[in-house]
Amino acid sequence: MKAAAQPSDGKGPGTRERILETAIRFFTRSGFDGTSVDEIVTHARVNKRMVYHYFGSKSGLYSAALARVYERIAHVEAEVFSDEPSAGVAVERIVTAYFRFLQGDPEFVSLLLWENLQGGRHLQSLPASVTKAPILESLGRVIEKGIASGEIRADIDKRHMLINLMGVCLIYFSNRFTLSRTVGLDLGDPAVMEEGIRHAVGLVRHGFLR
Amino acid sequence: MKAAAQPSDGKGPGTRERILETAIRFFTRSGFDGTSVDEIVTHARVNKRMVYHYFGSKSGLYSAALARVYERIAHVEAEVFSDEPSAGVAVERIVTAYFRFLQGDPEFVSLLLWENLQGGRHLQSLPASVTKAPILESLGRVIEKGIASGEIRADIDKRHMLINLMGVCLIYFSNRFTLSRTVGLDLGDPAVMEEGIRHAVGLVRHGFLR
Amino acid sequence: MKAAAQPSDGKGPGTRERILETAIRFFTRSGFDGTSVDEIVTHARVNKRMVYHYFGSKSGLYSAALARVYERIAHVEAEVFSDEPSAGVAVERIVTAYFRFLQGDPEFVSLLLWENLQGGRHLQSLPASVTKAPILESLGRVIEKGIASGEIRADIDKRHMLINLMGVCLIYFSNRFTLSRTVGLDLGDPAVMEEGIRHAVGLVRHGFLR
Amino acid sequence: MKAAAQPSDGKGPGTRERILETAIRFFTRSGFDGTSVDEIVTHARVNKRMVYHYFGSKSGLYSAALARVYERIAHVEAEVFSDEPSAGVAVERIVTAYFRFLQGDPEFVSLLLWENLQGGRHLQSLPASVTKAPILESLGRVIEKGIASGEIRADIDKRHMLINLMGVCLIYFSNRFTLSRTVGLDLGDPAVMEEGIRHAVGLVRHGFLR
DNA sequence: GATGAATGAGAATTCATTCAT
DNA sequence: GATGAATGAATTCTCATTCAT
Repeated sequence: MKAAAQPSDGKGPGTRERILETAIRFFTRSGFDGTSVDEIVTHARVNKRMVYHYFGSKSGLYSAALARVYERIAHVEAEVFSDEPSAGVAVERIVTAYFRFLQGDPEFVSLLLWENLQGGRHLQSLPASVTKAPILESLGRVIEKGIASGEIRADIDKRHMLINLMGVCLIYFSNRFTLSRTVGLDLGDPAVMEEGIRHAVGLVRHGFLR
Repeated sequence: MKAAAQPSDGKGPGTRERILETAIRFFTRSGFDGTSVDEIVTHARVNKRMVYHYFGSKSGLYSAALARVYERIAHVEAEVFSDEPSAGVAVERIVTAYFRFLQGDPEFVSLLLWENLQGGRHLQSLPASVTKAPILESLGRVIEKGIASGEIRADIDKRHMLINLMGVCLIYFSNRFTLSRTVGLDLGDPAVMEEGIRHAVGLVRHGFLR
Repeated sequence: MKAAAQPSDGKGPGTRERILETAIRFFTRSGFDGTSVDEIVTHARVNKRMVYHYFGSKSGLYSAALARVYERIAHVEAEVFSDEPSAGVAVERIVTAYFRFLQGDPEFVSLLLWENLQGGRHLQSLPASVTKAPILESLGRVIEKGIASGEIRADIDKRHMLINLMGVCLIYFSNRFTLSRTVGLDLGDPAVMEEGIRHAVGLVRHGFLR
Repeated sequence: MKAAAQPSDGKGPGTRERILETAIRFFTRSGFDGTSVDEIVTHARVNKRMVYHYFGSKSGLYSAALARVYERIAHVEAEVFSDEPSAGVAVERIVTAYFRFLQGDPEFVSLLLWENLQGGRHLQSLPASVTKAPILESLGRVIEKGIASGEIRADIDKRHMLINLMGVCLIYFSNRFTLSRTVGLDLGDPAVMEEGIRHAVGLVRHGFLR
């Protein structure tokens, strides 16, 4: 049970949890190099030594943070296909769900981007089960059925399709500041974002379905 | 003319240029916080004081680096619409050009992503002329004509369309490491990338055109 | 009896003994300041608290280590004069025995040297019985008889003689690395060491005997 | 000339020199691991960064300290054979000179011992010219002549002889605290030390000469 | 335009030791 | 006898920036 390590005696989250939550907050804001361990432990109100006790190193802590945010999208993806939707419904639903998720979880967006910019060095310590998309398999089944029924284009690969779906959503967040200037729209404005969803849904609906 | 600052006296790039090129290399690799001024001046073989002489601060240097890589995509975009292509040709051509450009210029990809993650703080010192996409206007004309001729869907907004186009391309680079694990494909593999282009082109052709 | 502290229940050395042996190993290698308690407990596979339970402090542990290695030379010295040798035999035998002992017990050499370099601060907690050389008394008798019989020089003091004997041996170990460079011989080479024994024996035989 | 690096403008020793002198003092007292860079810079009244500027690392500083004390014994050895003494004079003179030198320069004694205990790791960065004993060659000539004249024993090797000479002296300093207890003499007492010299001189005179 | 020396604050990590259980 | 969590101070080393020349 290991209950001793995180004593749930009503005093709020344990030391380990407090470190992890604070780390996610700061890594999101400033990235790995821009965040100091001191900053984390000060705001988490724990002793610095505990970071090394529980996570081994600052890198270990970042890996743990990554793993934690990966859990969140896994939850979202698990719910998208709770029923067995038709291809048309599924495609639209995925885009909408991704948009809403990314919008509501800047930590996921940033932590993964920082990680990619650093060459994916912390990913290695994560098991495949954490980074795998649970949705990939069910999307595969939707595509197969859709192709069989003629509802979906025949030359669709589930992996690239998933990348496409994520791509049309993610860019609104990953490149929010540069794109706002490039196209002359404030991508931080909710109204603009709603229009973005509409536009993206239009693209994928026409783009993948017949 | 700035001739004095970059004396082309046959001795290779001048001090200012050497600093800038080296900075781009290191900022790309390690970001703003992960790169030290020492590192840059050592590899550029210049005196540290020169960074402050030419760029004022480390931040100023990052802004200059950003401006420099922005020039590169401007060149690409300028060429995409050298003639007056039909909507179908244009859409396909943009995606292909973006893909090729991002593939060949990791510095552009990374510098912009780091910048977005940091909240776009260095963008402010760049003039709009640098960050504006020259392609936006010509794309607007293509869309107008396409809608008029029925070749293109009527509810298309040029700005969101440009974001969509960029989105389906960029994600292959911005999230290369995480997505490789998520979908089980090595996005660094050129063959995979070619398939990605094909897939993206398929999406936008069907998605935007009738 | 201390039987409780070292339960010989067939499960190998007890906690106290494991700590002590590991500590000797690490103190030998890296000295007092260069060795961390963490290092010791990790390699001894015991809980850190046990160090304080059994030895009070890191210093107490060092004192215990020192006492333990002192036991070893006491054993050797006890055997050198098991019979009643003549002065000539005795002198030669001591040098040889010291050489062999120092060669075979680097822990003795190092722990004592570290201690001297630190000003002998841990010696204070050791009883005189531990640090006294049992050989001194018997060497005194050999000298007395030798002087009486004219076999040994008359102006010999047993204490300085013992220091001289130890000195010609110890330096091969205490200054092995620096001397190897200084005289251009690898003092770690067994053949060089044998020549060293021969040379030292020659010196003391001619130096102390008539 | 590099005068700029150590401006001798009458303000006392330069930064580099002050660091080095202070480092020797503290390394002598507490060894490499027992001395902190902070301690050194505080007492040298210099900025910590300067240690890394001038010496690269704490290890580099230790190497520099070693090199510096090696210079001192080189000076002593150079003077021992200023004339061309007979074997008898030479042997006695070396022992006396070593004793006096070691007595007057605890920094040499300790720095070399610490270094040997650490496995000679800093020696590697020192050129042979620093660690070589200038006396070895002249001692060799003395031995050759002495053997030829029958003044000295025939089976003497200059390298082991030098080690023997150093050995009978050094131990009074290297093992001062432990030996004081072992033989029951205070080796820190000048009178005891004088008796030690007398005794050692007696040993080597009879031991090497006929 | 260019240089090497210098700075104080802050970086990640480890220290010996003690706590409650 | 034994444990894992916790601590505050100290560890080596690096940071961006400025100084005098």
